[in-house]
Amino acid sequence: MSADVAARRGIPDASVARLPVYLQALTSLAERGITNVSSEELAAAAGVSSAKLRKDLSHLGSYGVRGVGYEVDRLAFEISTALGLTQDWPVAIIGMGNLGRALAAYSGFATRGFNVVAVLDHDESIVGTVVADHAVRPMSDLDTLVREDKLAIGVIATPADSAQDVADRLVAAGVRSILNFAPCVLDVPDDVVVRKVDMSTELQILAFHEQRRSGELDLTDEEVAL
Amino acid sequence: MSADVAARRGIPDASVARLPVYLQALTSLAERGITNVSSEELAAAAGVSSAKLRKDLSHLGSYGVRGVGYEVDRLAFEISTALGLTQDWPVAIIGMGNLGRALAAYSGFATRGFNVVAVLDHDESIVGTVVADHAVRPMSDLDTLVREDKLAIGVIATPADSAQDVADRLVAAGVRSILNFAPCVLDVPDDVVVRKVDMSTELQILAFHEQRRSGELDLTDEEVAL
DNA sequence: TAGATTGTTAATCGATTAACAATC
DNA sequence: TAGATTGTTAATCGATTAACAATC
Repeated sequence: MSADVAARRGIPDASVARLPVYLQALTSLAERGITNVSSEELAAAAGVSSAKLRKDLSHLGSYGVRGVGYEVDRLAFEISTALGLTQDWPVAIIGMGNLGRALAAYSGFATRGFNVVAVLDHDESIVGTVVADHAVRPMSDLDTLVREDKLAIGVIATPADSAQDVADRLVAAGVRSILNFAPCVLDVPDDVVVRKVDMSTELQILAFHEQRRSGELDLTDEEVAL
Repeated sequence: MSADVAARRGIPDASVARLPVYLQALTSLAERGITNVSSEELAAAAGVSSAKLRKDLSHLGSYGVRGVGYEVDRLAFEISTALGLTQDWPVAIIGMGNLGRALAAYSGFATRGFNVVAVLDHDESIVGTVVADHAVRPMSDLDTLVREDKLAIGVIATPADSAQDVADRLVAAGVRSILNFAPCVLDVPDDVVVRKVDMSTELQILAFHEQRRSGELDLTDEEVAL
């Protein structure tokens, strides 16, 4: 089986989720003028073990040289290709509250191969105002965006109680990839991929660890004995 | 072993990461006036299987009634307790760019047991200006915040190239929990917990699936045969 | 060649799932 | 009691790790 086919069918989810981190590390190395790197060094920069890194990369193909390591640019290119970043992906941001406006102004999209083609809001009093060089468009423009701009990814930055409605409209318009910033679970068809970014969830996970930290200081004897 | 001890030592990471989602679903049910729920119903609302839900909850203790289900308020309280959300956690946000200002204005912190005690920036021309009712403070205030406000969690909202420096200062001041919004890997001591929120990473994972989707449409015969 | 490091194998570990005994 | 649903067990599945043969 060619590497291309391997990439297309079975890269494990856990590996796919780490590829962007490797790409980040490689970009950072390239900026510092480093042209070659070993799995040990790259793994350290990415915060994983070298065995895990090599295993992950083995799913893409064989782009290293035994006894030498990896060429930074080459590996970055191969990971970009595997992730589908050789093309630009048209993105729309829905919900122009604080978060939506911050996302619209975020320069990190463009530099990573994502192109914000539109920002939208269902509030008529916001539609038409300008946010980060984009005139805010009405929700009814979604069909047009999918048809004319090949909109592929919808970013939901609305409050939780409108997120499901927005997701339904995105799906109806033909969008199959959704990034959800609203703190709620979305119900979508099987062929739609949803990724969730939720700072409350992350903070709560940190709280768990903080609390466990203080809890460990006063274990009873009985508990320690276990 | 008592449930309390079980909770304190061994809840699997994967389970901990899902508890906030269950809490979200329970809160939503409670708002709709629902007082009792089965594992099947709650699992559906949280987007997981009922077996997984029951397994996760079993790590906290036994708070359901066989043949009946769970009391919504009770279960929400038990999960909150397990996560350490019965107390308020003091949080500081560092970096007052677009994202930092959006986070500072985000109301979701307070409603979920997190208290933004300060916002900071290293840029002297920003220090002293007011963001979401907080006067922006200098980085040198970190020690004071840890001592006087019991600051426990630092949120990094700076560009990638200053994130490591900010992390070092947080750690030096005694902060052991960090939420990193900068697109980079942080190097911290073993006892410091870092969670990362990275929209670029999430978009890249979506891009992978989008690309695979279109790739599947034109598999060659040889590839299909595999 | 000698030294270094990849790519892969096999073993281990942890998470998920299905099934059902316990029990309300 | 009969029906329903939890909490737990055991089997399966997938991910991680260590070790090393392949090879530059």
